[in-house]
Amino acid sequence: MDFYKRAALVCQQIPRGKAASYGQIALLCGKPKNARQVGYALSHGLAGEDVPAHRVVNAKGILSGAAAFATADLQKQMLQHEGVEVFWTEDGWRVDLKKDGWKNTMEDALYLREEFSKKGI
DNA sequence: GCACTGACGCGGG
DNA sequence: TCCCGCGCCAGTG
Repeated sequence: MDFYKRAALVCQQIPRGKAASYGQIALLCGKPKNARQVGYALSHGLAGEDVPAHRVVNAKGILSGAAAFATADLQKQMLQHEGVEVFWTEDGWRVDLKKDGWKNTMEDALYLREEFSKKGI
């Protein structure tokens, strides 16, 4: 499914030290309703192994489990290593999207659109 | 083809 | 702001 290839490209555009939400990824893929599929793709490695899946969280900034990581807090550690603040809440580990959320620019969108057409996806 | 599931999102109360 | 319910759609059995 081309959607997954797009998701992979989008994830790779997330800058170091930033975090993006599933809905945001889906939106940039041109499928605003496919947030769930983004999660599915990453958890099953359908987007490839070289994508920074640790920078993808849900809309609330929660690190939704560690389904695709070797250890439970690997995702948290990688984010902290990149300079992202990670807070512990009763819901789990959370990042401050206000501060460390990826604010995708028009350039990002245009670049992605170009890559999509270039790769025919 | 049908029903159920899931790393989700959003609007309404 | 928090909580709840409904919507979504690709995969899977």
